[in-house]
Amino acid sequence: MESRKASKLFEALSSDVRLDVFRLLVRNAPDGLVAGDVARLLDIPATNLSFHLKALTQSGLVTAEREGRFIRYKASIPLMLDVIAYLTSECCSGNPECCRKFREQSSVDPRFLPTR
Amino acid sequence: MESRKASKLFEALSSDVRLDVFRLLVRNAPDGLVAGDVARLLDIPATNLSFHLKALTQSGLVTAEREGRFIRYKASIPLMLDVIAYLTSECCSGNPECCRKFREQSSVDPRFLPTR
DNA sequence: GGGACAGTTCAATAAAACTTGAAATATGTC
DNA sequence: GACATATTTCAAGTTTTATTGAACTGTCCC
Repeated sequence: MESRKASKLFEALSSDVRLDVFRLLVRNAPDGLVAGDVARLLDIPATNLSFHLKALTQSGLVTAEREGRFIRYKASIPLMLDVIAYLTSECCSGNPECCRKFREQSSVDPRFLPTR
Repeated sequence: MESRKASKLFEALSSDVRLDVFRLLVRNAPDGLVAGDVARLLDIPATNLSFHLKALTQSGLVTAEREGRFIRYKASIPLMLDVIAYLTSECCSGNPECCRKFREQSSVDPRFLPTR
């Protein structure tokens, strides 16, 4: 991944609304949700949600497909994983011992962290 | 982590310049670099770099400490890992089999991915 | 076709972020 | 103290983003 692409992905996640939407879609992977469900669950006006869904979709982090009258949105988990790897893959210039120490300082379940 | 905090962290990574700076500091963990080194390595005017270093520092993703005439900046790897976990921890509502399939679709080294 | 529903686009405004040069602050050296 | 170096702060202009209501498009069902 290149830097400009990655920064666009982070930009897509840089608003409260979009991050909440994306996490909701991640939680509801792999099926996703239709726009109206997202609006109801997060209590976002349709117009504003549409603006943010468009931004997420253009970034590639979310996909959209029509389903009758509805449009179903899904999180692109593989792209999410790619951008995570972009952030971490050169940590400590690849020194695994250095990274291990950092992981131990994190407060989260190690299952949700890269192993290196 | 709460949503507003996480979106602020992604905002910190949402500019080309800041993402390049942050990744440079991650690569140079745990020692970090002084501002002038960052400016030279990435060819960024001092004024602009200072603006972005301030944003990164205020987000918490980067720490700063004076070292004589210099100021040394370091990436906060534990916070980076926390925000990664925030993004991934509720994936597929915790269904490990579902997440495993997604990991397999990713094009990156699995060592850089969460195991769940 | 007409009406209801789902969702988007448009226009306007308000708010925030980016970049740059000039000036200022802090530190070290002579 | 005077000067050079490292970095930041300030001010100004430009650009980008967020939010909202009104109008529009697409789909379903009668």
